[in-house]
Amino acid sequence: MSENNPLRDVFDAIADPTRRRLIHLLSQAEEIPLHELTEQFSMGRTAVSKHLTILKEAGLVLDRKVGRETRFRLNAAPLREVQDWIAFYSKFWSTNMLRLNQLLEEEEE
Amino acid sequence: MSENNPLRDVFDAIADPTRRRLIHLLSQAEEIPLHELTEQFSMGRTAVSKHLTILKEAGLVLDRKVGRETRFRLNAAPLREVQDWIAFYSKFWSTNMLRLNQLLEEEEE
DNA sequence: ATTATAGGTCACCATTTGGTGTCATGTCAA
DNA sequence: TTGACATGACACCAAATGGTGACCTATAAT
Repeated sequence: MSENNPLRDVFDAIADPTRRRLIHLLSQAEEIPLHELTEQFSMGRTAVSKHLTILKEAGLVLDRKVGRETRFRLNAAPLREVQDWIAFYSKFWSTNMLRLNQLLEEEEE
Repeated sequence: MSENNPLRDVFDAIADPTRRRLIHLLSQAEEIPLHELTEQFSMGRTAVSKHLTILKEAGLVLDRKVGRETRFRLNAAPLREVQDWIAFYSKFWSTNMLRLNQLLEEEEE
């Protein structure tokens, strides 16, 4: 039974573009140290570190210290909650549904 | 060619729990006026109205005036962007992928 | 005609957010 | 052992966020 007590809402964690980009970077390697992640952005190390902390709080990222560096790794599992939430609404944007709505609107008037 | 110039990031719009609840409420009726939506929350009308404005800016909600009331309706289409984003990462949480990661970790050490 | 209802708009406020720079510490390299 | 590198931990700051209450206008109901 892994930790399942997110201090931070996943929806909140992925709301920021920088954090989404971090997630993407981490999806393309096993592990990436902070300084290497920082290179990819125009902001300072402290800011990137803060974003990673938020991702950690949401359970989206794991870290481990190796020598003097801290390496981060993606844990995509919590994104499942978002997918489940979205899935419910997918029926509202299917083309058939759009057509149906049009018909209903016409009737209404 | 419908308006496709969202002033507001969809990820941002759905980050707030109140707004997600609004989306859910709107998914269960064709149209709902502001005062009726407000009933469902413990906050004031002004706050709910602000949330709806944000949803409008993200294109997730449409409104139309009928008599003295303003009725809101869901437009789920922009959620597609979120689904597409998520879909890319779904491969990282499949059970097979988890097993593979375990194996890779064992090898590494 | 008068009153009650619905809602837009605005000023205001506390808290959170997303950055910064600085300092102290641990680790690697020469 | 000395210096460079990687990071954590702070203090700090401006702007955005999420709420409030007051006021005004338009519409509906009596």
